[in-house]
Amino acid sequence: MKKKAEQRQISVEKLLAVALRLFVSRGYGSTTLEQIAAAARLSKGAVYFYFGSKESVLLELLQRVQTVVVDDAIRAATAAGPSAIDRLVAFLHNQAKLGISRRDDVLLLILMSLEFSHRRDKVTRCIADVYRRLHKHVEALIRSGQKSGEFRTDVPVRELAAIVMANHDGTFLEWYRRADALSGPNLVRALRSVVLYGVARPGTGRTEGRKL
Amino acid sequence: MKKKAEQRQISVEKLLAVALRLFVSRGYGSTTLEQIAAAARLSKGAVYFYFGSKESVLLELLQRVQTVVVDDAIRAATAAGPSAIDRLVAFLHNQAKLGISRRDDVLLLILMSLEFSHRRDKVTRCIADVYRRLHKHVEALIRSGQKSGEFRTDVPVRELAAIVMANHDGTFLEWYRRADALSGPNLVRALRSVVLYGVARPGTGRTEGRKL
Amino acid sequence: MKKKAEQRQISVEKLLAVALRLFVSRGYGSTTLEQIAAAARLSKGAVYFYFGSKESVLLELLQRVQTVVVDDAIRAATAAGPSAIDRLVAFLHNQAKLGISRRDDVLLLILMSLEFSHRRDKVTRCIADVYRRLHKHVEALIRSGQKSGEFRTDVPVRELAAIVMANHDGTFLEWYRRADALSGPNLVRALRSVVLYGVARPGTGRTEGRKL
Amino acid sequence: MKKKAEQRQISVEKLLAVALRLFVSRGYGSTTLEQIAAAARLSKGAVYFYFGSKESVLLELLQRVQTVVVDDAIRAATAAGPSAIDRLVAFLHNQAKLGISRRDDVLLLILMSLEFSHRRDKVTRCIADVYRRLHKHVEALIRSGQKSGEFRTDVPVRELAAIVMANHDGTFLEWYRRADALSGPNLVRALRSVVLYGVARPGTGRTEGRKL
DNA sequence: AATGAATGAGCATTCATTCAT
DNA sequence: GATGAATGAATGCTCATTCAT
Repeated sequence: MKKKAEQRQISVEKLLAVALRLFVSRGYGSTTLEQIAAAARLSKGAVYFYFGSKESVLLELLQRVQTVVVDDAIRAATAAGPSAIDRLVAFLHNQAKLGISRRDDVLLLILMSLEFSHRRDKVTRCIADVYRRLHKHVEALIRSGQKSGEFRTDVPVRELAAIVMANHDGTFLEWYRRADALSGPNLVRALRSVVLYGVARPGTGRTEGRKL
Repeated sequence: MKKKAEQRQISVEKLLAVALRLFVSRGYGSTTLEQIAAAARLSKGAVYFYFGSKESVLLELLQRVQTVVVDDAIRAATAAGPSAIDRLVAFLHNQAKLGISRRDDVLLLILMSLEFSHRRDKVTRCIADVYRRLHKHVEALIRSGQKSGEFRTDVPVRELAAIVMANHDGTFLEWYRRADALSGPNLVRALRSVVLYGVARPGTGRTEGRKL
Repeated sequence: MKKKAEQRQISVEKLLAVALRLFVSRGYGSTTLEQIAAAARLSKGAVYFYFGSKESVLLELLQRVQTVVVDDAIRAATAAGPSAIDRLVAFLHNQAKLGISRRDDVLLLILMSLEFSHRRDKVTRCIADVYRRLHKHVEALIRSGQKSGEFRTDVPVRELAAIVMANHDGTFLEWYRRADALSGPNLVRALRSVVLYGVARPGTGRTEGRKL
Repeated sequence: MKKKAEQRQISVEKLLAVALRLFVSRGYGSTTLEQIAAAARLSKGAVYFYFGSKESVLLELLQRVQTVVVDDAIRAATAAGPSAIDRLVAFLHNQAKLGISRRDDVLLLILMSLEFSHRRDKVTRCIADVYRRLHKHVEALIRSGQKSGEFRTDVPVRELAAIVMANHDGTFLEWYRRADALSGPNLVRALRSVVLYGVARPGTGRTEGRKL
């Protein structure tokens, strides 16, 4: 016998799953509530019953991205040990893992940050929070690497961090647009090499010999 | 005395200019013809008189991006001389210049490639053509650098090129989302450093001493 | 307590009824969805909820015309007995009855066949089917009357049948345009006389004495 | 050297010719001024220069139909001699001739009478005038035939005339919709037979021996 | 004499949202 | 708990018409 709470749980999860898939593949604005409801084998009314609005569905998804994706990434990087290079490698490694296990969650964040960039509402605030945390963390990581002499110091922290994030988002988008033409493992390897050698202090040899 | 040809020119350019601005700032789907017409101080009918459809406005803009942005980028890189590093630097330099003089054109390309990724029509074909050309060119550039020993060979061409393009697109998007928090010149410098040292053959010293 | 199924039935029937009236009195192209919705005391959205498009409303109406009008006409004529004259009389009689009880249904068919004659789509195919069946039946009827010696043989079946159909459609259109100037019963009597004496074999006296 | 008046004449005739063709093949409402202008290799403005409005183009066409088609028909019938049967035959004969030489003119009249039936304006008044004259003439013809004993008297004049007109319009519409499936000469023969034997006084033998 | 530019009212259609049941 | 019915505002697009040149 199914309890009501169970049914609720099942329906909500199903709705979030299909909404995630649709938002990522078609964009938020081009996805209709009808499509979400139909894909979850429910009625439009059910979506309103559970979420109250289309925007709330997106917000709930973004909340989960926040917890699962960002928290994890920061935790993984922090746990990786004292060397900034190690922590950067761990960060990149974790992102690569997410690219496989939670591809759509990460893409949702990136795509919505672009689709909603011109607005000023709950959604943008939520996204901005996530990015703020990510940037803050990456900046801290880089600053520490610069202090320890591992990372280059000829460019300011903020912009160097921005480029690291650009690599992150840009690579996900390449993967999003051209998955059929690219090898996942090779793409990850290329990303790691470029970022690592790109931010490392030139000529110190500290990156050499590292298995990428 | 205004000639008709002049008037046409003025109206068309005005419409394209405001459409570019609106498509980039709000997205294609979220921009209404009403907004385009109003911003150009014309009526919706005028847009149809000149373009026939909303899509055609976008297509015309993408055509121009193709000519101005891609052709120029490739020409600049090709002209830069035999060294692959020089050509890569020229490519990055040219993109940076475009980021200032034609920011919206480049962003249009990137943003539309994402907004239209799930469709299969004239727009996507046009965008795919542009990206195909860019990728082809960057891949050729990298392959030549690998042959000459300037670039790393531990990652395959295709994925290395993809990362270069990811840096390109990703940096533009960072600039798009966080222009207020970043210094343009520093961002360009960071991008150049990371990409250059990232793709260069490690430990050869060829990148050292280069003014970035 | 109104059930949903009831409500649906009521709204659909109301919409079809007003659409029929409007399509016949103003033509399909000159009838707006707004008018249909307003006449049914519903919103435009409701029409789309039930039918999905303006064309579908027309198609549904034509389907019903097919079933009710054509099937009935053929059945009535077939049931009328072995004599071709009797069957023709029955056919005309049935059409006259329809002209009163289902005036708009029959007119819809005729008017749409004209308004859509230049297109090639679902609507025209539906209409063509109806007319094909009617012509086929009338031709068979006439051929049988020619074989039995009841009908004239100095003109080919196909064109004789076409004239019978022309009388049918033409009389309905006269009735449509000049109802106020004509007496329905007299018009029916005139139609029957002309068609009957017109197709009968001249000089055989078979039509004489028949009560018209 | 082309005079201005000549040029005007040529353009006007060209416009009327293409408008007639388009109005008949697509209907008035579905024909755009753009199509008319394009088909005449002129601009929309030219149509306004010559006619002032879309409706005026139709009105001009209907005026010509009036003169050429109706006047001729009545003249031909009147000229045919004292016998009502002779005059009816002449009328039918003339209509058949028009069906070949002025098919579109006659169809324009019929189709517009249907497309505009729900309005009350210049166009409908013009069409009503034409039909009034035609009906009046046919009624007079039939009344005279009834007086002379040539035509049946068991149905009132008005409705008998209506059926004659129904044959006229209905046959033109059959020809309009199914020209490919019908033989013109046979259709005319069938029409003449049916109408003649249909309106003739039964059993008098007056129609026998007449070459149809 | 004729055209191209521009308008504005109108139309079919879409879609997030509401609500009675 | 969940649905079907219904809404209304918005949107891309059409087209007769006007007007300066």
